[in-house]
Amino acid sequence: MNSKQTTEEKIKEAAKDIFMKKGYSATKTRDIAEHAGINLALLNYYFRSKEKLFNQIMMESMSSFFQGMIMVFMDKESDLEQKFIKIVDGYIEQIKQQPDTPLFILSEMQRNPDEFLSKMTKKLKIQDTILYQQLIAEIGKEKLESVNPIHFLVNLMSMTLFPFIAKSMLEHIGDINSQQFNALMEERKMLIPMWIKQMLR
Amino acid sequence: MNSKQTTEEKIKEAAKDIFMKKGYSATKTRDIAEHAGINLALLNYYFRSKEKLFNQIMMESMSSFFQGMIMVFMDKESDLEQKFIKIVDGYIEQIKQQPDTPLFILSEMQRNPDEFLSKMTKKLKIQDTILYQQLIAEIGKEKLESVNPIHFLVNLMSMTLFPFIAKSMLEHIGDINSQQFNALMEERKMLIPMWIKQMLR
DNA sequence: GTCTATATTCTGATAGAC
DNA sequence: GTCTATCAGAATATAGAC
Repeated sequence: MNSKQTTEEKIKEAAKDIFMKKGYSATKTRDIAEHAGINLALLNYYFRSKEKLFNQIMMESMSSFFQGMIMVFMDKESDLEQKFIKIVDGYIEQIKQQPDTPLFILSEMQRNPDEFLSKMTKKLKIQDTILYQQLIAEIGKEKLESVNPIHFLVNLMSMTLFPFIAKSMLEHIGDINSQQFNALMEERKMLIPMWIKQMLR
Repeated sequence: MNSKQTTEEKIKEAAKDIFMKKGYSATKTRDIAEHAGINLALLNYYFRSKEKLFNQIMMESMSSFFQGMIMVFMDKESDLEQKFIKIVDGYIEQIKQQPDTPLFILSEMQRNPDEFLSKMTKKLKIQDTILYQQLIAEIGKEKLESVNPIHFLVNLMSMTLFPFIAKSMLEHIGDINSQQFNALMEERKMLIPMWIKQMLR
């Protein structure tokens, strides 16, 4: 199964693992080569440079990270509650497989804001989404005038993503292990949409 | 005013700025020296090494980050709602001055989990705090059996800290500038405690 | 395509003059 | 205390054989 991978795939997989864990600067190309079970020269043969390899992985990570979100945000069939559930469930399920993704993306964005932000999120303005329209339609008139609807979407993302970002800290101060952490996140799949609905009332 | 600083203070301030923005590995000692307006050799004269300088700054950042929190968590005078307000208000006010702090601390923890986690948070187990006791006292019996109280504290931290961590992304997709972002965070000082209270009911 | 050996650049740290 | 010049090691990238 591992042997079915092409060399290029092996390098990319190793690179992804290490870049995600340590970030761009702390990652050594020698480390990647070693973990991929190949020689350092081969890495440059396939990807020309560390930075090009990184950019490829970064772009793919951001794509899969935003892709799902955009589709749900723009879906015309589902109602507001269904969208909440899809977003929370989708992210938790996806990130459980790669828990380092959110911190990785946000850290590297911070390191080099222009590079990535402009490329990926130019298309997505919250205010232009179906989700946003459905949201303001749902909120009561009086509440709409006193509270910016953005807050609720920020809450949705915060409660879903932050636990992964602070995972190691939470496990320490909450005195739980990795398994218990995952169980908590599993519970949150139902809880977060419920809490958000509650806030809108 | 800038000239009243000692050389040591100038180096530390420059180091803090750059470490916070770029993290340990992406920071060059030459960069720090330049921003401090001194020579590279002088940095080593005062701090011996990049790592020692970093550790000093990291420790101070974590102290001021957790210090306030621990005190509120253990305060016997205030009730639950007052604690919520103090925590949210305190953090937002503090981090508005240094918006990079949360992402910096969480990134570097990820980079080197043992180094910092064990030192700083060993004392603080959530379940041993007054806040936690007050929380389970407040939650209805039926709810207490179905929902782990940790969730509410996770929500409190998530809604408070995550916006700063995702600041640049939020400003992009929310189509707002830095000033508007701060205004939103100002609003959240009142909103977050209210939302949490609502969840407990 | 893959490797070994090597060139090149970068970066943290020190020696030594002032 | 502060600087210039320099070293030593690390890390990226390439040359060239197989």
